[in-house]
Amino acid sequence: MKTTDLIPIGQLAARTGVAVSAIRFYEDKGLIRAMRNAGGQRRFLRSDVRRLSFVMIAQQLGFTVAEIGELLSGLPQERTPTKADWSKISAQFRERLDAQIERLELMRDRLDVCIGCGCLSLSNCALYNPEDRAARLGPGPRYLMERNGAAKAAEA
Amino acid sequence: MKTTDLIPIGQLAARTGVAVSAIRFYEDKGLIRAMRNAGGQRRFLRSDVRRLSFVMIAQQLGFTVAEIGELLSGLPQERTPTKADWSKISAQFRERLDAQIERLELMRDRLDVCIGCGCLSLSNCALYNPEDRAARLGPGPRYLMERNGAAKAAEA
DNA sequence: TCTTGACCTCAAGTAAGGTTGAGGAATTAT
DNA sequence: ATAATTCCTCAACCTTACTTGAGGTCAAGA
Repeated sequence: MKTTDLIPIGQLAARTGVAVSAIRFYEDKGLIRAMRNAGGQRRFLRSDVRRLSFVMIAQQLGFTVAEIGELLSGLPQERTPTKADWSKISAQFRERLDAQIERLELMRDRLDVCIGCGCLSLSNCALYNPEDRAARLGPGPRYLMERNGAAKAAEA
Repeated sequence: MKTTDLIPIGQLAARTGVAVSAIRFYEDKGLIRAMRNAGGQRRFLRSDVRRLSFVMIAQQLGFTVAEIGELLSGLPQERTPTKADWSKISAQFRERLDAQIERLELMRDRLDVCIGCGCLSLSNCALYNPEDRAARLGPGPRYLMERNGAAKAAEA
């Protein structure tokens, strides 16, 4: 292996555990950029390993691909990011994490109140709060829930 | 409004804030069952309001529709569930919640170690742990990540 | 009775996040 | 030099969780 600073996509995939198809997908979405060699093949910087790692970590924290793109836009475009640069934008991980933990703890408190009685009533049980619906944890079309302002909840 | 025990789908939708189309979808997935009247229209039990509420709460906690189906199978099929029945199966909410909080707190600890140095290296940073990849918070094809045993991570 | 409005089925569309495959070109190893 | 990899593009497909629309029926009020 030469000490060229440019690595092909397969190398990047091997070094990050991210599938080649996923890397191309991320490139398409603007999360990562590639040079091309004479033959038209992608060549990445070694520092893109860190960049991709950032993407994977951010995903685990629940950021969408679009959001990750915004996070990454906080990096300097010209020079290769330093550790300090990464440290800086990673701080937003901490915020997301804290917010999520807070939300879950709130739900836990509500659960403790509601679960004992088995009510699960929309009016009695604060768990089913329409305002929380946009903040769902699982997969699914959350964007739709934000738009349709349904939830004219009555009593059970 | 009569005190008939059977309500049409629109009523159920109004009482839960769940869209009519979603209720039909849930029926198709086996989360809820409906009788039919002479004209072939769905008629639900009043207790299905609670059932649907359960579904919505479970979704907020990150359960998938399939998982919710399993949770609901813990209810008695014959008689209408009592509050005690609901209380019982809702206990699994608490477990999910505790597990999620624990996972996030673990990540927070790791972040505190890793973020300061800006390393974000796959080998150095415990944040990017392949074993955690199945437990992602955001949307996306998690099922695929469980199957492909990639992640032969090297160093940055 | 007649006219809304609510309901029915079934097929197709939508969003996110990728994967898979076809058909072909570029690299690398022997 | 040739075979085996790797890489390329582009289109189509997949899952979850629903929504939307077409074309038609049912029910309830005036």
